[in-house]
Amino acid sequence: MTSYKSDFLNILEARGFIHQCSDFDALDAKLMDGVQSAYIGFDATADSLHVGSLVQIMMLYWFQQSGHKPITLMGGGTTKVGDPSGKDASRKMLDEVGIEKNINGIQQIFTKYLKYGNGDTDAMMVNNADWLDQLNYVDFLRDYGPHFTINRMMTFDSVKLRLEREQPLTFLEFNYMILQAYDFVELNRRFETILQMGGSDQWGNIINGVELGRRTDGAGLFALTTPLLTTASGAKMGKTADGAVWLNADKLSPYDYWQYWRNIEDDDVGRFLKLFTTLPMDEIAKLEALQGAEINETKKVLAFEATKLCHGEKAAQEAQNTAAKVFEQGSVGDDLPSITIDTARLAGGISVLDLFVETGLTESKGEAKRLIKGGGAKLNDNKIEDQELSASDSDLTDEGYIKLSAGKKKHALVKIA
RNA sequence: GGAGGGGUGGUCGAGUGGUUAAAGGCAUCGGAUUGUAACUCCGACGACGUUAGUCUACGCAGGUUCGAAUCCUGCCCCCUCCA
Repeated sequence: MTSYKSDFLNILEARGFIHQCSDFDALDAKLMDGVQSAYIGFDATADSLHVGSLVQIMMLYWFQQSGHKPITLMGGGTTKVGDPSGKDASRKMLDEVGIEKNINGIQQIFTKYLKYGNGDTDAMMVNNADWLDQLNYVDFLRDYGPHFTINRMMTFDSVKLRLEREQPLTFLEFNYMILQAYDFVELNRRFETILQMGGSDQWGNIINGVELGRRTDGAGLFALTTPLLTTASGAKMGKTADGAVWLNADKLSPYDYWQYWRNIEDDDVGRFLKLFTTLPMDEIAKLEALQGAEINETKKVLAFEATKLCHGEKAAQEAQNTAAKVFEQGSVGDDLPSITIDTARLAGGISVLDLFVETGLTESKGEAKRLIKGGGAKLNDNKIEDQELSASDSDLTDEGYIKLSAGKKKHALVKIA
């Protein structure tokens, strides 16, 4: 295994973060030469980030832990343009208000992983709208246009894919990569940022910035990318029953977040422990050695550690406690989703179908019916055979709730007020 | 501006007047198995509704017809080639 002088690269290498780097040796040397700043850009296309971005966040985390200064760049300006990506369809355009709202949501996440402030190695939050919004089109073209050739841009995958599939690629999107390159140069000028990191799909964009910096300012910039993360069975990471695995607690509860990691495929556990927890490598090695059903213990550690980073130790502990009660003791825990209904209403009897919809366990009554027909619906752990069934106060347990289950993993509580 | 092709359910993609809520694949959900895993197998997969039935759905708006996603008219959007 390659060995570097800098802690940062050694950690990243050992934990499996590295895919490509523009110049390992030079970057390594630079990192040994005092505090450096590196950045990752984030689009403001949603009001939260999901686990797909977690690898990047963890890289910034380690960067800071290694004694450097991470910068989170919000794409307030570039989001107005839209990354061509590999997709056929253009991204939908967001207005300023929407972008602003999204940025606020995303910033909350970073503060969980990074320490912001004014110190040398404190993280900084920057928005590229600060400089992109003021660009003068003609000046910009004159100053930076000559450094980009269409010939070269056509060779980038993001562009090539579109053209090969004969899908439209607008000039607007085409400009995205130029703006992203300019971001790097601007950050270097403002904060002496020398490194941009990102997913492997960003390689081309990042390199553009490196080259632009060299041509315009003679700056020594670096690119570092992470491998594209998929699950062991090849699926894209970050999907759960209800969609994306969000990092904001109000979009995905800590309990569900914990469950996501708990249910990861066996073959992913070791890799994910290295990427998404901060446990020391020797400890991870021990956990990885477990086989068969023992892997469950490893998964619990992964779930706990990952949740702790994102939502705090207390929330992680609660999620773990609830999970232990629900799955190991067949009981219930505080973290289960719950609804509260009126005592009088319950006394009159409530259709279980309505309860399933109201607890969010199913989307519609029809779905609840199908669930019952399929044998997956349970009330207080007893299979519901009849879709006409009504729940009443006689169904309340001694503890004063009714437990509804959709399948073996999803549960909710109905409490009375 | 001209010629041609196309817009179908979460997605891909059949379907060119009725038996089509719309084949099939994928995704998703439930069940069996299991370790809250993977694999495999089975089932479900528009909404509402007392299993009747009603409503909504094949780009949008009209029309023809007993009956249309399928035919006609107008409009919108996309693609290809030409100017």
